[in-house]
Amino acid sequence: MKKPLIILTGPTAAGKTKASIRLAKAVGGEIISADSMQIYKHMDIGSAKIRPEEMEGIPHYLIDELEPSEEFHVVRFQQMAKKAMDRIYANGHIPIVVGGTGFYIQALLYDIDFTDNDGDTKLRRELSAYADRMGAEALHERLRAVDPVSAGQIHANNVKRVIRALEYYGQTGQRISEHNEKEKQKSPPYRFVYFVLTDERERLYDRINLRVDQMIEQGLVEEVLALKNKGYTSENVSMQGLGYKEILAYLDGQMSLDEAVYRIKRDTRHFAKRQLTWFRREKDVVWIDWRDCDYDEKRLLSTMLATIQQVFVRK
RNA sequence: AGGGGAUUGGUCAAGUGGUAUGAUAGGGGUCUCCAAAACCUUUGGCGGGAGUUCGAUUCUCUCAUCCCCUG
Repeated sequence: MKKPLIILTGPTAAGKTKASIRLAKAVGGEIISADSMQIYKHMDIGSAKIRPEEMEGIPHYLIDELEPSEEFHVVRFQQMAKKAMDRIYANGHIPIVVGGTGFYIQALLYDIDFTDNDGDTKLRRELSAYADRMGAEALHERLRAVDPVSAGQIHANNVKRVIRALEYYGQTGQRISEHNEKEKQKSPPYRFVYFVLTDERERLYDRINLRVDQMIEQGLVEEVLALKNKGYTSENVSMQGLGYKEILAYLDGQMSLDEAVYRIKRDTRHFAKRQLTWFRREKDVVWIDWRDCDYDEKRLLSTMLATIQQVFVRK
């Protein structure tokens, strides 16, 4: 029998965190964060991290686990999340994956195979240097020569992914397009419910704008300054997160605070839009719309519980 | 009240007597190792009316709105 898994995601500022606590309490769940920034210590305000007192005793995993100097990525997320799930199952509880990073959720839910990479980044650096020297088109031509399908799918300007496709071919001798095709056939090894919490776009954007202002009031600038003083720079992946890179640029005198705030708001709105695009494409999702619940938290919860019951009892 | 200037997509700007340009915001999309990343794509417009003209966003008049100066 497949093990149960609940996913609660949605665009940023949709209200996932609060809803997740209610849900966890109702079903006996423990929470795994699917978020590329909340994993970092010392990055609380800008990542909109849940505060300990807000957890109400619900155990949380993959929050405050890494130093900002460390690299975090899908593969690592997948490994850590699986470990956390094992622990939760051992506790006799249901894992609830909460967070807005759709790619991470996909990797976990479909148990995508990333094991082919041996961790050697030399080839990647070479390819990157080649792109710098010869141009994106030239790199794309190299991909076309070995994996025309991928070359057709990946735009030449998307150097990052062209590099990845070439790297995959270089390390495994196989085409990443074929690998991806195979992985896409997979069905999740869990009994799962995949909630996407959403709201009217305009409301969402209003909440984002408001939340950014609140972050500034709560001391985002001081938070970033502290990180800067610890020696973290824009080189660190953690410092490339929304809110961090802009404030860092402000602290470095590259832009005014107003400009930084403007950009954080705008880029966060863009981010939310992209998240929605991602989830729209994702199969097997259950949309939960605040409008349908009359913006009532209890109704939201009961809607989710009804779906969970249906899925978990039927199978 | 008189004089002057302005009015171009949601916003900011360019421009021309003959299919109106860009930035930005907004929309849609791609995504299987940096994903809060990277990349692709796209909807909107010449304030209203009249005149000159083959043809007006452009020239003229008028109305409206805004700004400046004088009183």
